[in-house]
Amino acid sequence: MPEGPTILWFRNDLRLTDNRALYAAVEAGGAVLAVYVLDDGAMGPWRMGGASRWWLHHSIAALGTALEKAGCPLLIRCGDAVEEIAALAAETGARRVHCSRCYEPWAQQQERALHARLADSGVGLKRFPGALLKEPEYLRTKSGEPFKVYTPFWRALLADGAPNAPVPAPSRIRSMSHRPSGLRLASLDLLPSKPDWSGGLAQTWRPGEAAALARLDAFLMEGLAGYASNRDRPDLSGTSRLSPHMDFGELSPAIIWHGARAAFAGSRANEDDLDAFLREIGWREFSYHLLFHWPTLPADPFRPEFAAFPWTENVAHLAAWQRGLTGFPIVDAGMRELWQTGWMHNRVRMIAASFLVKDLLIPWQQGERWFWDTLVDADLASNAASWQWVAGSGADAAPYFRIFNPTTQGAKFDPDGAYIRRFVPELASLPAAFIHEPAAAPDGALRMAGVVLGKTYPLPIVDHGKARVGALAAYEAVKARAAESR
DNA sequence: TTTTGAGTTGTTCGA
DNA sequence: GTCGAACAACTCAAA
Repeated sequence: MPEGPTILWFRNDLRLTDNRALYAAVEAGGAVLAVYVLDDGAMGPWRMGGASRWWLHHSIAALGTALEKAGCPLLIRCGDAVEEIAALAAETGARRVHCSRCYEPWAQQQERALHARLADSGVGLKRFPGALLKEPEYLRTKSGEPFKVYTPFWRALLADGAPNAPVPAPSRIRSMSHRPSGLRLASLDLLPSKPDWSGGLAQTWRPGEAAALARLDAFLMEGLAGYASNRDRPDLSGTSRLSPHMDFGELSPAIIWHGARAAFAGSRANEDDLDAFLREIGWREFSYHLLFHWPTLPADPFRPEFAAFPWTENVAHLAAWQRGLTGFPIVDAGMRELWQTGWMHNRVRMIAASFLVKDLLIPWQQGERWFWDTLVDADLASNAASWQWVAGSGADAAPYFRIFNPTTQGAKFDPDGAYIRRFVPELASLPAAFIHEPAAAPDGALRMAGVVLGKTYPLPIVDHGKARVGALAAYEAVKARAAESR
């Protein structure tokens, strides 16, 4: 009797290059059954949002094409992944299942459940690293604890030596001769239809591994030099825009790491540029480290005294923020960029997040949820850790009294207002001197630009100066709670 | 055990 | 306009 296939269970590792689970499956010699299972039920409250589902559709399509070309078509299923994989193993007589490790609490639960389920029938589950530079349980402080501060974490990672070199994509993958039945991609219903709001996403992005590798190459050629300063400029294309590709595992961080170091030799980039870029990869690593060791990170404040913070419920303010109608141009530009393209520049994310939490006093979890539903790069670890960082409740968070001034930040990082003009077209004709604070523009300038405050563009929904004082006052409750618990 | 240095990304005020 | 200090005090990580 011929040996059964190795089932390759694709998850957030939609790539052929540097996919150790796939590499090992091919090395094992027998046939491979490549499977993707859409399992909304497993994710609980963190079911994938609309923008991410759009990306997932196209990323699976690209993966399917690449696998087909290598001789091993992708089987698509929908439902409980543990049950689906176990059923496929039974049906095909598979000897083992390979997958890449995932670190979300629900995904770890899935791995435990599948391991137990398969063990009953003597099938092994082999999990492979690849989503991170180093496994999250690996790096520890000298006293054996997980890190809570970024800089020592990153120094420890660097001191540990280079991450493993990527493994190549297999050129041929032996498929089964008689494959079980699967679903058509379209039947997963991942794309928006009524209405189809995905036009802006399609104009902005090319999901899939091949496009991801091309984007990485283009960034390393054109964007690495000057990255240290340009990455803060939403009006330039200063960031790598690799985050959604990483989110779906179209690229591994090891590919990026080794690619960046190789490109650096003989490029115009300086050490600061390379360090700044790799540190951003480091923040993703740190977020996963935190989520792994503190699984309640997406829901509860990391610093428990923040439970005492007097948050506000304000549906109108939340809606104005979500729709980019706060009257603060840099915030509105960011929120509209998010809505249109499924992505927001990192600097603007900080400004918009700070505004929600500190000017509107709306709980960070509501911002986290909105980003989850609208970002193509929605990542449980990074999203949760970053919102908590902005809110001041997180590990290694900004001091609470650091409250971004949206007007000052806009003028500093979008000096000519080009970013605002692009995403807030009703302000496009305002001179740069007034575009960051239309309410302070002279009547004549507003008239010339066709801006009628309160009509064509909203008046500021709060007074930032007063909001700042209010936020600092609200923070007193946190300090009181902290003092109480000492 | 105790001590010490340090900690992503800012703002405001006053000289 | 530019510069330095104040804003809080705490906790982490390592020696």
